Amino acid sequence: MTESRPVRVRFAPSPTGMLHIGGARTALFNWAFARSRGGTFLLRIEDTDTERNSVESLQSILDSMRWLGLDWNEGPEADGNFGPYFQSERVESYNAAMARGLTEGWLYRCFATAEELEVQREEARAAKTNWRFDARFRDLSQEEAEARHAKGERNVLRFRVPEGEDIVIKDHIRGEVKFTSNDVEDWVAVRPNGMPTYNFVCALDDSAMEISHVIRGEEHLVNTPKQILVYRALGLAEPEYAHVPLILGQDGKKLSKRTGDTALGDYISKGYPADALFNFLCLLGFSIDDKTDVFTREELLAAFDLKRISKGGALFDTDKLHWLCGDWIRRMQSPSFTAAVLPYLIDAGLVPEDASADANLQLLVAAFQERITLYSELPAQAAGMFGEMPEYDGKAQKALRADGVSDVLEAVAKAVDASAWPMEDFSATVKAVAGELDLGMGKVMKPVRAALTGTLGGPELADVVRILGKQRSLKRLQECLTVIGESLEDSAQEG
RNA sequence: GGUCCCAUCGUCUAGUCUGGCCUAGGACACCAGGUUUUCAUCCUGGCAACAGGGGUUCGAAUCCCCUUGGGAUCACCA
Repeated sequence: MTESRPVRVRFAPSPTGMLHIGGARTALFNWAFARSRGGTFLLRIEDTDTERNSVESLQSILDSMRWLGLDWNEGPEADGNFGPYFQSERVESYNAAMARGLTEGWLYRCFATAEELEVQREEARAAKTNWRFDARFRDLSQEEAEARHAKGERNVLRFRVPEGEDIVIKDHIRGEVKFTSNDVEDWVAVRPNGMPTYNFVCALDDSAMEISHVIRGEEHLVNTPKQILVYRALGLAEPEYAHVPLILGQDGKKLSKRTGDTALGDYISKGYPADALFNFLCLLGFSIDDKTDVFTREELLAAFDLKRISKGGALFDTDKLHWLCGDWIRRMQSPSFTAAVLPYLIDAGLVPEDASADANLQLLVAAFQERITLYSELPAQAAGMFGEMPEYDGKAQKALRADGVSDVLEAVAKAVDASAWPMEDFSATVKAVAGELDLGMGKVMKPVRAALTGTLGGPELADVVRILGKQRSLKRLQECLTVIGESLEDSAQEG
């Protein structure tokens, strides 16, 4: 485990869907390892399953990687001397290995169909006996096999797994993991259509691309022996391994769509801050020390070490994620927060398409910065600050029905009207009013807030008034008085 | 079921390799106070864990074994 090869790691997604949260974290650990060790991070696209590939998937994966800030040195839309980086474009090299395997005998043709093997598996399962691959064609002579192949008989290439060989994986996270080749079946290395399968090409490509460390999800641990056998058959140097623990859903099982959003894209579109998600992903299975849980990419790189990745799976805890999001948002510089949130305001139709962040909008947005967790929450929370009049919610209506509200609103409106603009000290003004009416601050602030914003929560009223401006503030107070007056008449008539 | 992995507060984790400094630390969540014109923030405090059993040792969360529990995987997907 102490080779001095240059560090080259890869993330190898298959373009069959959006980037999964677990995949994103694997990519992140690879990236962090490369960046912290002055190594190379490359992206390889595993598109050997022609049935399920799609260009949309590929694009969304690349977008998600970039959103998270995981830049790659080699791969699609990048340079690199070890390409092509799409497996579908590397078939010549695979063909060469196949030919060699056939010649050397570690690959052989198998004419059993997937269907009939499946029947055997079912039978074994029903009989509760352990399924063991029946290597029927293992000893067919090469001549006969080639003859049947030449006649066009459908066949796959299987890997001839040697018997009684110890296979020890030296894993940076788990230590030594021991297998015996007797537990490995003669797996399919090449499909009938000539396209090789994952375990075969993975080893071939990792070797060809001079990958020094294979950092991937723990679910791959059990098929690592197959890949090691390929290295041994070809006399290639093995990479070092690090199998990272799984991310678990609330049910304690591998995170899946059943237990929540699993695609990074979902979090992007829901307005999660990228830095927070990055931070959170790190926290799932990695720690810097005993007390640091909020950190930047730079801080991560300074501390990153495969040894600090834990072994057990980690539950995806949305509470903590949301806390992190809020924390990151609170730490943001006001201008970048405004920039991040502007698209959501535009989307909600609260500001015009071509809106730029003028001083007033800056002010407004800043007033809500410490109150939201996701960028996408701003429109709903700040809606009352836009337009001429707010909508009064239930609590606000109740507050406005209290005794003496009219006097309060009237007095405050008068004070606001009389004051210079921008108001030096709104609080002082209200205090004066409260003194005049012989009321506590709360008694005054509450109805004023209700009248001004339509809700009982939100930013400081001094900010609200400043953001609304003199005219709008006055209008809201006065129209609110009218509304109250009408409803009083109503209830008088009723009574 | 076979093979493999894992096991500290409800959750994420520090501590485990290199036994003693651990009457087990931090964070989220939760609860109780406080600051504040509201909400949010912020501050203070509280609740809460070494899965069980055997060893080894002067001494074990830390080392060994067993049990139990959880997970991954068992495709002509990756």
